[in-house]
Amino acid sequence: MSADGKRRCDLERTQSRRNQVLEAAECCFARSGFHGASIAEISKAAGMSAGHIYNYFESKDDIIAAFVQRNLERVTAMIRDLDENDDPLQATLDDLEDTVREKFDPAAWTLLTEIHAEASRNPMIAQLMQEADRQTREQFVALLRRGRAQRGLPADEALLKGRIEVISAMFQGLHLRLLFNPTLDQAAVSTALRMALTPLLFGD
Amino acid sequence: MSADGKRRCDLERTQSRRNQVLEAAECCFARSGFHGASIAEISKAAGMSAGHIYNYFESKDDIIAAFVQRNLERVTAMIRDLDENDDPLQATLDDLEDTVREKFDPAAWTLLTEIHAEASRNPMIAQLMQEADRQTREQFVALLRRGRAQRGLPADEALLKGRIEVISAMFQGLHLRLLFNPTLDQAAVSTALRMALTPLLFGD
Amino acid sequence: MSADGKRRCDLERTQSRRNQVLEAAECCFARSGFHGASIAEISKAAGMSAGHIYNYFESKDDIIAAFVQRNLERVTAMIRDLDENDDPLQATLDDLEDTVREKFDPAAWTLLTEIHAEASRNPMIAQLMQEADRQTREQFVALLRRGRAQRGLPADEALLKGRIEVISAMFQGLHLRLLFNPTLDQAAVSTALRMALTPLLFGD
Amino acid sequence: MSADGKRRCDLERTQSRRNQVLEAAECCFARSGFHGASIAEISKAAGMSAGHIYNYFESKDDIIAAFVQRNLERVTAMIRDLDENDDPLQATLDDLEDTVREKFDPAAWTLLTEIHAEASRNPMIAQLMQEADRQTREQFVALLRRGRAQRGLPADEALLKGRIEVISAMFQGLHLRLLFNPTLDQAAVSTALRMALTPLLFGD
DNA sequence: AATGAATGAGTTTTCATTCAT
DNA sequence: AATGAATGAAAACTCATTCAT
Repeated sequence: MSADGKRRCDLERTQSRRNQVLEAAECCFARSGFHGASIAEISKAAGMSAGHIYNYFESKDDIIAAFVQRNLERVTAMIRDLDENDDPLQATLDDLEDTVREKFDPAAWTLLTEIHAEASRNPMIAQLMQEADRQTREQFVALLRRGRAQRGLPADEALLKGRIEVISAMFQGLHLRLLFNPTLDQAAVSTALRMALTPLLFGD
Repeated sequence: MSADGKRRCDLERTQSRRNQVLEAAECCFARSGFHGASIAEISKAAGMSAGHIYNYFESKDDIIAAFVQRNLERVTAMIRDLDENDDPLQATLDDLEDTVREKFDPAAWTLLTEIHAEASRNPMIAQLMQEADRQTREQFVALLRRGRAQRGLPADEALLKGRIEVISAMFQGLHLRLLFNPTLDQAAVSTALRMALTPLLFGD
Repeated sequence: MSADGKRRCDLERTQSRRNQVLEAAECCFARSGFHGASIAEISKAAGMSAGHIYNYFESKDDIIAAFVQRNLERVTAMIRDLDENDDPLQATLDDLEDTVREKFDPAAWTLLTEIHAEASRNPMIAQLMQEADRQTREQFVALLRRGRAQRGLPADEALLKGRIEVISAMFQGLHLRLLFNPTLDQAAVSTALRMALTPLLFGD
Repeated sequence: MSADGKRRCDLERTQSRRNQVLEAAECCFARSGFHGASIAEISKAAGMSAGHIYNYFESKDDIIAAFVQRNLERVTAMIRDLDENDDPLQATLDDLEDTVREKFDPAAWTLLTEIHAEASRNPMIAQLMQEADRQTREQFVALLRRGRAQRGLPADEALLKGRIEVISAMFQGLHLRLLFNPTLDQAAVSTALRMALTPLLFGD
């Protein structure tokens, strides 16, 4: 039991140390990008020696992978929240202003571009993201199916999948719009988004 | 005339050399990213010594900037094409399948993520892109206004700007969807896109 | 105490490492000049990898500056010694043969020309040297004033300053003479130097 | 004769081209030092292509050697001027203020330090300078002997040589003083110099 | 567990020199 | 005679990673 407790304690400690590094890495990555940030920089931010980091991560790529993994979990959480509503379709429209407001927070997207770029050339990262996205899509399909069933609307697979992709594209594309157009008007975007979303959610 | 011819020839030669480098850089950048690709790698691909590249570009950042600039021009061209139609709004819908097909070409988007990541942390690149985007938006506003005027639809600035942002987000977000979901179905996406576009283009 | 001991030890170690580099740099600099000597050359002479040097110095310029600084301190020491005599003026004349003998040691001057050249175009080095020289001149003025006061000789500022400059010029110029004339005769030079020094030290 | 004229013309042309390069090199060398100045920089200043310079000089070191040679000739000229006076010793003292004023011109000494540094490590340059200095010393010895003979003063070889060295050291050292002390006062220096020179020129 | 000294391969960049034109 | 495109060997500097302590 003591050995067991020790082992559990060790695991927890290791997890907490890994998190300590990943949290420190966040600001370094935001500032300099995955490849611009050095282990020395990260280790200083984490309050830990550079050498010691290698007790918790195999390599820098390993840190990046863990970091990406961790951020994917945040995205997945969003859908889960929506799914807890009685009328998820209506909730999506009702929450729109809030959702858009959150998207406008730079902290939310500065690192996304970095992650996407990494996925474009690092197959391991791509796989990670694709798997997470697959799960999210499944949840989204279920949510959409339930919402449309409530209203007696058709909900065949191909139809749902196409709409989900376009809805996702709109929201993920919003981050890019902020990058391209810093003068972006939140209210005007929300209005237009609602116009585009409505037929996708409720249309035949 | 001979001196003039010489000078023009020199300028052309310089331009062609720059293009030679930029084209060679494309595959290196796609493979390793802007910062993962080394000058040595690029120079080898361009069939030119590393040192010689510096006769045509001030620095690696200069190469990246030129590369980004060059790619932006491709984007701008798309709107120009649309604008040549008599009924641009209808043309947008009619061309949709083609537009989507083009977006599905990996060559079109593998480097976009890299460019976005660069813009996220390199202010010079960000400025380049924002300026290009501003011009494109202006053209797009004009196009939309003309199309809506033909139909007697309201066309005030704020309304147009919001819709343009969402339309752009949808199309730019499509690239990300391909990254996240390689099983993406082109036909289903086109159908859903049309549904979302219709109210944005023709709605009050 | 242990932490304290550790820290002191670290500082000492760092100092000793820096000295190790500077001493190794000396022969490289003498052989190839500041800019002809490469970090690789220096690092090999110091028995240390090239990269590691950058843990102790910010840049090559930093090494040069530290090196110059270190050599300036040797110069300053000379005046301090003279100042410890009861009759500094007479001591200057009495020590003349020894002083000249020291100047004839090539180790003393091969690097001076390099330092002077560096000061001519590197403002940071120039400032370093001018500040050191200012201090030395002040000490020298004080010494001269004291010596002349003992003898009831006039000691106004302008008079002292002019003479100090000429005395300094003679001694510093001696290094150049060695460079120009390797057949230079030590005894003859000492005799002539005494002739020139006498009125400067004791004349009205 | 025509061939002869051609050859002479070619030689003159070559000489003039070499001078063109050396004159252009002067400001480059002053700005960046011998090793900091690039052939490209020099060729641009000379209004000549980099490649073409190699038709007139074997290498960069060859340019430096030619440049040093050329500058040495300027120094030698000074003594020649003094030698033309009836009473060269008195003339030396009379001209003192002018001589000092000339020395204070930065254009006169910024490159001297560079030349000295080069001589310290480049044996070919050292030899060049030593030979020039030997000639100058001989002229100076002759001048001094003549002046002292006029006055019935002793003029044995060893005595003269020692004094000449100290006189040279004073004047050459003056350049260094300017480098070390930008606040140097011209009048005070002239006065002190005269005091030191007098016994060296006229003393037994 | 934790450090940080140390390495060596790799980076961008510069430049003297050559040579086809 | 003259150009300047082209090269290749260096330069200074960075950094992921290892290892003795």
